[in-house]
Amino acid sequence: MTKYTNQDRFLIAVDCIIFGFDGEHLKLLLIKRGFEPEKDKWSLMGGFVGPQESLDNAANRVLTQLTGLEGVYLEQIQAYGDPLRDPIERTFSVTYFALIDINKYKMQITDQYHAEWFLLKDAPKLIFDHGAMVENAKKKIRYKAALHPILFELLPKKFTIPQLQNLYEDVYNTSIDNRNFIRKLTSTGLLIKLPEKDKSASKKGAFYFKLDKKKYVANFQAFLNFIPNPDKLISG
Amino acid sequence: MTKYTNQDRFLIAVDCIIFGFDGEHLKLLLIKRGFEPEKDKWSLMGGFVGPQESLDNAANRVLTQLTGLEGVYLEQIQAYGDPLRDPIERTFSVTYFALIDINKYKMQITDQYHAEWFLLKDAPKLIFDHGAMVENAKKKIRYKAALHPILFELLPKKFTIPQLQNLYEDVYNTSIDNRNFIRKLTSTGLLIKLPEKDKSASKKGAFYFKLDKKKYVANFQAFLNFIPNPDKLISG
DNA sequence: AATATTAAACGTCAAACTAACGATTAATAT
DNA sequence: ATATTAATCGTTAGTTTGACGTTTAATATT
Repeated sequence: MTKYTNQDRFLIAVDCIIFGFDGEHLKLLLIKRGFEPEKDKWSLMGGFVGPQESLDNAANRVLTQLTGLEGVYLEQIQAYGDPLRDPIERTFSVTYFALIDINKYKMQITDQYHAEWFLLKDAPKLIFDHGAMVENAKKKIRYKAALHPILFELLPKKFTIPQLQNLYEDVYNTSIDNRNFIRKLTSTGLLIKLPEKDKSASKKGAFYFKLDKKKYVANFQAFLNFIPNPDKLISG
Repeated sequence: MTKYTNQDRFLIAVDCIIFGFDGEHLKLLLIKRGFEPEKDKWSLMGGFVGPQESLDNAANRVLTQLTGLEGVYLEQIQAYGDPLRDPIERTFSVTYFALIDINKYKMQITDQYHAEWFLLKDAPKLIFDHGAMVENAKKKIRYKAALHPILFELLPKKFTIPQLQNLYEDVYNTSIDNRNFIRKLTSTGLLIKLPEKDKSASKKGAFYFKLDKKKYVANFQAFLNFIPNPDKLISG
């Protein structure tokens, strides 16, 4: 009794939908695929799962390979298993989304992967079912961020209110009343105001804030409602 | 170029967390595993994914095998891939939850699988990581049902308000004020009152209702809030 | 020195929603 | 006649929502 008999075995990959924010727009990190089929076409960063790796391990490895970053926020989205999704050989893929601060991404432009940041709307056509994976990831991040404070993962440790509001506005492609936004934010108690200001983006400068880690963890699972009328915005 | 070289291939299974409701309690359908390892231990119903099957196909097949039902509500939850989760051979598993009306489950007691309904709290210890899978499925169903009207899938076509309220109370292990519940329900416009009554559960009898299918579909993705203070109840 | 620009700190207000609870009527098995 | 469950009407205080008004602060630009 060492193996299951008469069963087929398949390749298993992970693919990462890597979201980044630069203070203004939400972006997507894509690579030019390095091998056949579809060599040099735009693709999600992915990789086959190795024999000793868990799915989470594989996703983290793939992400670190591309970005040099560790400890990034990573969450499993969904498994894809259409028999024909990869024309060469049947391959299952488990998708993850990653949230990173673009300014942390300083990968050497040795650039084994020819990675590039794209605005969500300007993203090129992707190989296989990667386009559908990205659409799904966008829905997921919107859904989750309407209820949980995950978007902070896209910001540096110190961030300003205008940055945060830009982020929410970009994710939901909407405009938010600044006074209501601040009121809702402060009511969460999640933010700690710092004495310093960011003067790069405006004349007056905007105060930096940081997350109250304890409250962040405590409130993470709570149902919040950061976004007015998310039901009108979300369609998946 | 017919295959990817130098990569390992693995078994892939689907496992179904089958929830059922009998008008009083939410239950879980488990089977006695029919083969080694862990033969005759309680387990989720699952099966290996075949070479021509998508994941959804495989989950539907497995569900039909066990229950004889087709067209059941089935939703992918998550992929599990710990290298040691199956001691015989590395096997990935993609979990699905199914929602069915227990009274529809009339599988012949030929009972190839020795299936049995368990109250959620009375469920036995399960093989491998199936216990964790069930816990996760419980969180998922609570989360989803707080925002989307999925629990109707657990009821017969004709159901009564008391049945529906029992269901919500059982899923969230809470008690709900009947007057507020009805008000919230009717405000969704999802229910159509039928002239008949169910007299099996009470002396007065309770009117049957059916779903307004069109409104059901239209409202399915909306963020609702069926449950007071779900943030106090949900912890995953 | 005046101006333009952005940040942010107050506030107002009507409408909607929430949760908790009161009272009453209806149907029927016992 | 009584007990039980279903269902329909409330009420009410408190909170949340979204829309919008006003004012002050800081500073780079002119």
